[in-house]
Amino acid sequence: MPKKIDETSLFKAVIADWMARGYAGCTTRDIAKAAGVNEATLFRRYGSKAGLFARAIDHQLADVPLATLTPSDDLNADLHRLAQAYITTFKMHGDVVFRTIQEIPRYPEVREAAGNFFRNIQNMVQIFVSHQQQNRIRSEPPLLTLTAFIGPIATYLMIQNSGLNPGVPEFDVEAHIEGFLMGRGLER
Amino acid sequence: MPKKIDETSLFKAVIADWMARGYAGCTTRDIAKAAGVNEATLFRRYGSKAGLFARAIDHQLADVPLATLTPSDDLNADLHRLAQAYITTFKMHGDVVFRTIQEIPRYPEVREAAGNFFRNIQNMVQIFVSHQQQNRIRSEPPLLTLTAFIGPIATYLMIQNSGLNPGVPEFDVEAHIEGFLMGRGLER
DNA sequence: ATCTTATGCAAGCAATTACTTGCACTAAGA
DNA sequence: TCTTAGTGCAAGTAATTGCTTGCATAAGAT
Repeated sequence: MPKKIDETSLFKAVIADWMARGYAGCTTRDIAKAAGVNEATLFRRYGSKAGLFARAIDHQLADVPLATLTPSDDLNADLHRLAQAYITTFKMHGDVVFRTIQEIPRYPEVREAAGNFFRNIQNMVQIFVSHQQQNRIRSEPPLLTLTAFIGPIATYLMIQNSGLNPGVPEFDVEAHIEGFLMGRGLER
Repeated sequence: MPKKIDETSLFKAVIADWMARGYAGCTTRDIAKAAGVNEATLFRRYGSKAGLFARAIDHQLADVPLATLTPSDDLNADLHRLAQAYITTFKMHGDVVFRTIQEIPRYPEVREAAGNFFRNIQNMVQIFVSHQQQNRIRSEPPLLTLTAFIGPIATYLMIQNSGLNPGVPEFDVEAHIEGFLMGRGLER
């Protein structure tokens, strides 16, 4: 299959291996094999392992569901969309967000690839800022609101995905949003 | 310094390196150097890298603040203690919880070391179960409640710890607990 | 048809890594 | 005091890993 490799499936293999083993844990050999591309080609095209990862991360995180979110006037609908977008992203790429947070600071060579990642985060923050301004949710540092909403989803999916706890049910978006808006306390 | 190495500082070095680079990313050389112990000694005592990690994880997670929590009749006090215990644990060892969730399933050799880890999780779950039974918080699968409470803390600390976002303020325990109990919505 | 360019293939290189071994030494226990 | 178990040190091994190179080949552009 000469004259142009399938970059999409290559990048997919990169992300998959990255999620499975971490940056240091995965090898260019394995990635090449999984993608059906010769290892030498990887270095000719991307120069280095870091270069390959930079391109792959940047490319794969560009058209993730999280990237297309925009705030509307309907808080409930926005929360649903946001939750679903995160869940879908997680199903596509695993815990990319957390891996990025953990590893990007430690591998500066890959850091430049975080552009789309930051855009996604900023995208999510913007939604909460918008609803704060319209007095639909409590006013507080938006990062706090974001983590309050995304943190539970991310944590739940990671535990579910780890396989350590068998028979974990699907994440209940409805219940989460209600808890997020109305709280979990029963006394007043 | 012969006749017995300082196991405590050795295990501390193991955890620190693990957090910094992941299991595959950190080397026995670096750990030995950081702990002031000869590398050969590590293999004579623990047999392998995995053996060393198993012992280190099991030992270090035993007397973490999370391990001593017990439910009381005061929901608010329990939530404060839980949050503080998680934050303290994070300050001591970084995101051990997440690293464990991510990596333990992939390295079965280390899996046996997760004993104390599970005990800690179970400990946290028990607190919510207790308050659910006394009708102080909404009744739902306790894992959902746990992630709803811990998820935001963990996520916030990880982002703060990543250094990607400069000037992130301290985590506001008070605000988090209020949001957890009363919700963040302003409409009814 | 021809020239160029990207690829596959095979072999290999230098560095790293988990792990080993033999030896000298030092402290603790008898 | 003398034995002994645990350690440091230095050197080394086999395997892995990021990365390179020379060569043949198969498309795309002209």
